[in-house]
Amino acid sequence: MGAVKGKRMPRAVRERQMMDAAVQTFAQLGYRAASMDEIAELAGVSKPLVYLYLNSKEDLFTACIRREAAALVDAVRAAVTPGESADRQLWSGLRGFFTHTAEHPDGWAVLHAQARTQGDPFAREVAVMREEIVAFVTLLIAEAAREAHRNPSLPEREVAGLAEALVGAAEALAAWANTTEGVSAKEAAATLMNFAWAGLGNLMRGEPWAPPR
Amino acid sequence: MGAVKGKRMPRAVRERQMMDAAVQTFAQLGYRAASMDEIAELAGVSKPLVYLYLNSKEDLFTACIRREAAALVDAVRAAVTPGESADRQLWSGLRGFFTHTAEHPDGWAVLHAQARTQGDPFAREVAVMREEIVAFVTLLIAEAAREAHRNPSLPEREVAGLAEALVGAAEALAAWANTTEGVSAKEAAATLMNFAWAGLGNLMRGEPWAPPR
Amino acid sequence: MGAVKGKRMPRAVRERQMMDAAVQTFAQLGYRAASMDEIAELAGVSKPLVYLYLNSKEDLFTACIRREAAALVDAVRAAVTPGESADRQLWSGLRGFFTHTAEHPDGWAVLHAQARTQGDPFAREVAVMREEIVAFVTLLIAEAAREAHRNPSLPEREVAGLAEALVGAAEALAAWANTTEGVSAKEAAATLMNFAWAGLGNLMRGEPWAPPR
Amino acid sequence: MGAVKGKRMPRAVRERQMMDAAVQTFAQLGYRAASMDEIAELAGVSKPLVYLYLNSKEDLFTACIRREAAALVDAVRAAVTPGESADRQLWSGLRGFFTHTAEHPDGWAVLHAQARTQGDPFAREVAVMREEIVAFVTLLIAEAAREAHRNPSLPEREVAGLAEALVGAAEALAAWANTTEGVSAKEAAATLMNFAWAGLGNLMRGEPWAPPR
DNA sequence: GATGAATGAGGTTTCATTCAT
DNA sequence: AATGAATGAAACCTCATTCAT
Repeated sequence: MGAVKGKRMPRAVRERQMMDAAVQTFAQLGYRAASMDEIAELAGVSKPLVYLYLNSKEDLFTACIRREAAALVDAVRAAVTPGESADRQLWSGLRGFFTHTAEHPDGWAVLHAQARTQGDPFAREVAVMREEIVAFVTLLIAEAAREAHRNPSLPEREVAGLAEALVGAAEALAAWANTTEGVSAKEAAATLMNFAWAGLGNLMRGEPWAPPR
Repeated sequence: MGAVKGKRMPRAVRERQMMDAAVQTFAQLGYRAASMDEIAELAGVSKPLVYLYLNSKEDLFTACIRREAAALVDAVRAAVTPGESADRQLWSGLRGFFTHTAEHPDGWAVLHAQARTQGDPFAREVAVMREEIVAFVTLLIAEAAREAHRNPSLPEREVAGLAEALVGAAEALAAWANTTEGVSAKEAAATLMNFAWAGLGNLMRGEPWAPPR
Repeated sequence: MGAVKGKRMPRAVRERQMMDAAVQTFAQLGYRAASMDEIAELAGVSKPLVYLYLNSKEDLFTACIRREAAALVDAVRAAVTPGESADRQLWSGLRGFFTHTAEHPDGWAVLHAQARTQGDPFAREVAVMREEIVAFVTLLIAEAAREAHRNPSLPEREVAGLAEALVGAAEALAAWANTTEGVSAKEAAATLMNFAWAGLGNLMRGEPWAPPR
Repeated sequence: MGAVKGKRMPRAVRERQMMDAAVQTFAQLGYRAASMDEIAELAGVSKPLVYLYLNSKEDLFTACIRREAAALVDAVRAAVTPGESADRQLWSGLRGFFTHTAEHPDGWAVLHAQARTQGDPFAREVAVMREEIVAFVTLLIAEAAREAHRNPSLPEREVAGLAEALVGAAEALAAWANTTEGVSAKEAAATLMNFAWAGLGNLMRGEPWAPPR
């Protein structure tokens, strides 16, 4: 992965190599099962250097979580054009999400599978990011209701539940797309938009949601 | 927790105490962080006895996974009446699912949060159960399409994706319902049925799915 | 030292073997330089057993300090007959002290040379014992003043300083007696009694303190 | 502490900064617990420079011991006027000793508390200095005996023991004076002279040693 | 004259597992 | 049926020390 085992690299470069190795190892083995020895070897450095730069296993894991969370949020944010209609924004966001998780499966595994199950303080760290995303989706749903002149508007808790369901579905589809041969980010996004916007009922009646262009 | 530290209990009872303790410990700490010492103490027995009955930590965890998976599948199965319409079956199944996960949070945590993230052979073990459920949902969706005389029927991979999305949404709502004050299993099921059957689009237009009776 | 490397000993016996080994190792190498590996090997057990019984290096060292401090204080206390004249009590106490430190040089080294120089919390632990002894000596000096009808009595801080000097002299003589061929506990005690009671001045004038009997 | 982190200082200055930092660190943490990292940082230089100048941790510690020992011996020597009476010489020497240890507590801690407890070769290094001082005191005691025309003179081993006791008492009083609010070097020296020259017996009878002038 | 980059070796601690009774 | 006694292996972390510039 570009981590040539050359010697005497500037600190910033080495640090990135270590975090890359850490993300990969944590993703595959989990926080507890991953050993600092393995990470150091994969990074092509000695263990003390990892400690010198990243301080401790806990700090290293936290740094991985933060880096990957920021990257994911950035990817989704960059995909969305503010001001568009709610369904277009959701569609773009989902495409950004599925594309990023497909391109960074280890980063996604660290966030979704590992950090969330290791208890505090790691779980809290991802929870913050997830709540940010759920809040964004909640806004989109409320906006969609406004656009449709729905009256009376949905109860707040109902909207919260729908947002949770939508995000959960996205998370599951990300894993599915990553492990199923030949499913693209675009397809995953389309499937989820259909599910969310049209619902199974409309799909049955042959009225799917139409992806813009 | 009912595990009175008496002596000379029949093997079946002792075994259940141990597995109860193990499920609780694995759920709270994860597979690696849970120690056999803790489990034995919580079960009120000595460590060698745990090994005598359950053989190894790996076997113990596997036994927990299987027991909890069977219990969950049984709960869902028992809730569903075969032969009813697809949406009624899904509705009953979801209520069974949410009720069971709410009543057995540790068992659900072992399956969903822990086993899936510990790599093989544990992940495989839950994957089997999950695939069973996804397959059931897939059947229901196909059945719904038939009921609606939809033609041409949805492509197989599309249906698979929809089933994945539905199951993922259910998993997320289970966690949400378990951590959000005052959300009942019934409400969670209703929210998900609305989402799945009517879709956000219909919801916006004021056409929700109607829960039977 | 009776620590036969037999297997399966009762816990109390093993624990004493470990602490004997620890005292010896700490005495010879100091707290930091002594390794748990060395202690375990000297005790004839594996390292985990040391941790199982004694908990941590810090706890082990503290346990050693407490055991040796209690033994020393007991030895001095047992040597003194309360109610006797001050100089007789001091004489008996010193004999008890020099005898004990000569018979347990490692224990004495742990208390005097090692624990005191390792900072808190170890230094505090011995400081308590030392203050007890200094307080005892302070009482004896005050009592001697009363016996001699000295008027006005010595200022409090002066007495404290004298007690410190006396205890410090005893500590130095213990080390000297332990490393100088052929100096007995009795001789050391006599030398110190002469020094303390008669002073160099009187000694010069040929008027030593007379050891009772 | 005057160790401004400037660049390009003459070697002698840099070396003194390093040894100052080392003495302080060794005094507070002990030889083993003090790390070269800490010392280098406190000295305001990089670690390799410490190695370039002082060679190794062992050499650095030895250098500290020698410097502080020489300083202490010089201070005592400078305080004494050769040719005066024995008690005057002792009195002056003690004042020099207490004054120096009060003004250089870290240096004294390195010599007394740390070096002596780290085993060879460090203990040997201080032992040399201590023997020098004990020999000086031994001479003074013998001289005092001559001055008093004492006959027969005290046995050699008795004198050695008295010298040890006197030095030990001085060491203890140095620690006591350093940690007790408001005890001056002069007071400590007076207390010790009283103890040594008059003895407790004479003190009780109201016949203290009289400090000259 | 001075330092950022790097590591071999060794320390404390924990844990799954077994033996002997 | 049940347990107190015991350990091999491996984890996290630190430190004295060197190299290349």
